[in-house]
Amino acid sequence: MWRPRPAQKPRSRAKTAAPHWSWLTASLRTSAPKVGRTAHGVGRTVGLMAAYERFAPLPDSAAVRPAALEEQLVAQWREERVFEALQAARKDAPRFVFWEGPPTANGKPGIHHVFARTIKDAVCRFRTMEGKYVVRKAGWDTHGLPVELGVEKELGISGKPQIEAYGVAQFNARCRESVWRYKQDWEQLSERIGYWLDYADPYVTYDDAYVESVWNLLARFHKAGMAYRGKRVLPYCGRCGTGLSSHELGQPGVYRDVLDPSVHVRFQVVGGAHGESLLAWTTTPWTLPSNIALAVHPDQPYVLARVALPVAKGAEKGSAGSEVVWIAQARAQAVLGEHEVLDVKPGKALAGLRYQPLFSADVPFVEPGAWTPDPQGLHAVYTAEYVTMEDGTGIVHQAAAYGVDDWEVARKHRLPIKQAVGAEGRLVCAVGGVAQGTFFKEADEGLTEDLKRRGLLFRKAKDPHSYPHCWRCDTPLFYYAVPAWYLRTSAMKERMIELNKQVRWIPPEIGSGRFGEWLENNIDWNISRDRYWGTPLPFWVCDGCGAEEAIGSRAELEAKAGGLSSTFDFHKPSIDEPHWPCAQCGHTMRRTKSVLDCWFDSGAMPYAQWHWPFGAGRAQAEAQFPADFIAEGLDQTRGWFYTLHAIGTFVQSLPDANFPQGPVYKTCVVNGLILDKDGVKMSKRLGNIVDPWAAVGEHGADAVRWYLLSSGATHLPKRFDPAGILEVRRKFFGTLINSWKFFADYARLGQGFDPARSSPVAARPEIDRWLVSRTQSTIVDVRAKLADYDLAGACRALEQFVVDEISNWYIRRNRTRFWKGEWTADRDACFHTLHAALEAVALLMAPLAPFMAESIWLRLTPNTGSVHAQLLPQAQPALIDRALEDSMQLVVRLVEMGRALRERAKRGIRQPLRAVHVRASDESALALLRTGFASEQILAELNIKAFGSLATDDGGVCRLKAKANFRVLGKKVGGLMKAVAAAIDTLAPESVAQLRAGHTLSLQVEGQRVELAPEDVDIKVETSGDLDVETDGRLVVWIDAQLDEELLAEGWAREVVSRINALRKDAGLEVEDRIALYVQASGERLAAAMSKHAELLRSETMATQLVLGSPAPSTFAQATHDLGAEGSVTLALQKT
RNA sequence: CGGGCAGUAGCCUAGGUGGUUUUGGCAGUCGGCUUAUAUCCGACCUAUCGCGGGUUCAACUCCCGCCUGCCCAACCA
Repeated sequence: MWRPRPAQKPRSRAKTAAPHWSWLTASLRTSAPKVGRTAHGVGRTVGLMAAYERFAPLPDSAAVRPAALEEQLVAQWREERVFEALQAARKDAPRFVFWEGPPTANGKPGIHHVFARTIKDAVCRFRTMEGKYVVRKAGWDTHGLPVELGVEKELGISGKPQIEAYGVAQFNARCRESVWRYKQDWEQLSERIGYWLDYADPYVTYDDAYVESVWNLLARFHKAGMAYRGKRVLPYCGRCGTGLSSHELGQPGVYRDVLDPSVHVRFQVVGGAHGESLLAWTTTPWTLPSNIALAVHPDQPYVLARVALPVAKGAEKGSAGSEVVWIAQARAQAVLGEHEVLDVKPGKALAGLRYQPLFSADVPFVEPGAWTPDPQGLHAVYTAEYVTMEDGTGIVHQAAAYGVDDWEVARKHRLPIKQAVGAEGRLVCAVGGVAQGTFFKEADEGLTEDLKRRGLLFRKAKDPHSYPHCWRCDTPLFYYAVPAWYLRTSAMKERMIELNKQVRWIPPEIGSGRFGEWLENNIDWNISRDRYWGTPLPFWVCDGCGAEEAIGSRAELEAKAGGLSSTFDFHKPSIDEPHWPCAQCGHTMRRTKSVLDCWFDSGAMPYAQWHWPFGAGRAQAEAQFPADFIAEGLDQTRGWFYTLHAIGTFVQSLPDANFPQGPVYKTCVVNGLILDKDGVKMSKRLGNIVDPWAAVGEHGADAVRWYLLSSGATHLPKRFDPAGILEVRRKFFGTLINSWKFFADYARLGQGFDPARSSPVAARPEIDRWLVSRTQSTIVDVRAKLADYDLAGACRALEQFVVDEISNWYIRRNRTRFWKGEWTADRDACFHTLHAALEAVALLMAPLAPFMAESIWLRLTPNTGSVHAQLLPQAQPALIDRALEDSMQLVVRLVEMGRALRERAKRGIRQPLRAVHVRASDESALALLRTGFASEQILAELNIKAFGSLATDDGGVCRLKAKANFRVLGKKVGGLMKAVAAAIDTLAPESVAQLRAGHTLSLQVEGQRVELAPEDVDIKVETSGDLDVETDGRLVVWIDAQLDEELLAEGWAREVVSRINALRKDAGLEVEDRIALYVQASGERLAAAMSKHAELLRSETMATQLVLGSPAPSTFAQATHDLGAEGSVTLALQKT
């Protein structure tokens, strides 16, 4: 078995050319099988992986056009089959289970897919680098309406009748083909962004094996009594004989303004004291024969009103008498006009009131399926939250067969369903004098007339309103309860809620909020779709007695049907052929025509991707269950996340399935939408779609990945701004590339740096031990953040380490150590230190920015193979020195203050100054500053000769000032807070000093005594007087900016050194080149300064000869520099 | 009718058991460092923290209502 390699120790390197797998096996120390060596023809050529030279420079394109470098690595990884080999090597390691959510390949991948894939890749790479085996099986979602619509469009046909005419077999063949349209795009983009996935062996939801697994699941649902036939209310076209999807309803021109009847109807209350009726309003009188109930809002007030009956023209008002009606208070004025209120009650008080049905006709009932109807509930008042007061009467007529909300009310109260209008949109029985067979729209008038005749019509009008029409044939649509198959998920609601609590949602609010709420309101899952291209439902129903059989495998079907044709496949129309006699009644068992909701397909992937429970698939699925980690976009909450959860919850209850109890996925990372840079949703119409290829081509995949991961919170909508990617490139990658360049250039110099030479950490200078410590701390930090799925945090920690600590502090502070003088132990030490830091960076960033990490790794430690096959370093706690890290933080803070002071004193950093003074309020800071290390760093960095003073702050320089600590004091003094704060504001510095020394203080505030403890106040220092000080509240710093001849001379010398080195560079000299140097100063004082600091000029510029005061030969590179009032200096140099 | 999330400077962004002048960045201006043409540092610039109420000594933070945007679910008398 492999085991972690010891971190931070030089790896042994094979001096001889390594066999081409050694790069993988060496680092893993595993008995890796010889995967691919023969079968895949790997290694016919020696991989480029082995061809890198140690400390080789990165190509210039790395910064300018990162795509070039990345594309080369993509090719190398592919050619050397790095991913496959890695997977093979990890085969026996403990698993980290990841499930890939299947995309549809009939659309192009967008930038949001890059985001989700980056998250998935980063986590999988990280776990792999922890030594786990992460199966990364690709998958394709291939069924569904969008596929069908695409093909319809392509064929120039539309609607089910036309599909039937075209031929279902051919139609489905086209669908099967069309889902691969963008397969290449997906695979290539995934590879390009470094998303490692096994595309050789993907799961495909239309595959026979996949479908068979899905069947098996459905048959188990059925067997458990969890699948049933019911009704589903959806917009329906009577002429096309089909329901419309919400998508189709969204087509332009579907909703059209039409003039419809608008009728108010009286429902006569049974046993009402005033002979009162309930007043309801509808724009669809044809639904009235199917009325089953009335709905009122539970909390709105309703009035019992007396209103005059309408009179004939010319007759006196009220002469026809009056009537009494119930109506919502909010609607009474608008509907009734003048009226007298007899009673007011909230809606819920009306619940249970019974009324006379409007029509006596025998309207047929239909079986709702989901519940057993209770006839007692018919023709009564119920409450429903959805009732509004915006129009109508606040009393809503309920025809459950023709309205979704109505259906819900009926379901809740187990009401029977009446259905007067059938599937063709025609009356199925004569009612109210209207003939059977009348088209529903044409029944309105007759029905209204009938009601009027019988005195049940209160008012009739025509109202223009928006009504949906079939987008194909223009027929008015109606909502209609169509037969549908359901899964009884509501029966598993409690279990699903319980299991959901064990899922680690990132962010957590998705789990408790959006997903949790959804589960709380769980209703049965409608799984049938009356379409063609989908997994056919494996349910056979007897056309005689209605007996049902669910088929769970191909073999079972074959047995039932007595053989299958040779061209049989698991799709329509072939699947609709097998039939057999019903065991109960002898009639024929025929398959339900519907296909499956394709969300079930994707939710079944944990099982179906392995062909569970058939053959070897059973064990494979069990080994990959449950998922440790999944990640998709927020839009999957009610999609994939739900279907996985629902199916998984059911599957766990199966006695013969060996799936552990618990959540189906343990961690679910949810990413938000990606918007354009102005926060507008990307859409083709607006043309603001970001082409992932363009972004990756311009900035490189690493920069895009890093940008997506590190900017903002993962789950929030993210604005995709190319300027942000550019910034990532410049700041992080640019700095890293430069750090590498710095290291590599000097490491190759002269005899060169050899990591194999030992350099005990304890013997290195403090600044080295500081970086070593920071390296170890960063390992701890980044590993913890990655393990915690805090990818953004990991990015930020690495950014800080690379940019602030490695580049702008360690390298900058130690620049000269890397090139000056001979190779000494000290020089070795700084190389070792930087080497280890870069090594850690390469490893830690590998999951996040796989290309840059690889590029550096292969040059840093050649012959150890891909960075992605390494194990992450283990931090060595012994090398972490907290005190040293704290001390350095203090140094940095002081340096920053010092620089600010220099700035204000107009003293450039090259001008040495005499002294810096520090007052510290706390002793620990003072102690840290007194260490030689800290003061040495500060003085060197600030170019100041000495500490003028370094002492406890006694308030002598700055005024001590106390401010109330509201948080603490507020609890103590409450209402006196304001006065106490004011009193503290005016405290004398001596009193503040008392407090700081730890003494308490007694105050008189508004006649009350208040004891002040040190923790009740924040003590700050206020600058005062003419001394320019800098303070952060704890430290007070000022500098002595006075110059004398000596300091000036050194300042000029340093200025000149800088100019000489700039000239060296301009002249194209290499850093290791030695020079002959001429320096000629224009004035007396300058010349004196130059000769005084001749040694400085020589050593800092690698000059072997220095001539002062004479003109240089004309072959020398020359430059003259003005040093202000003092004159100018002419420089000349030449390589020796 | 619903469920969820969010509204903080010209722009983006952080903040939480309420505590006074809240964070970081971008853009802009000026200056500094660098034998690493990447960065970095300093100064300036800048918010009645969506609106209205309430609770409190104290509200960006908690409560109520509203407005706006987005996502999901819907599309109904």
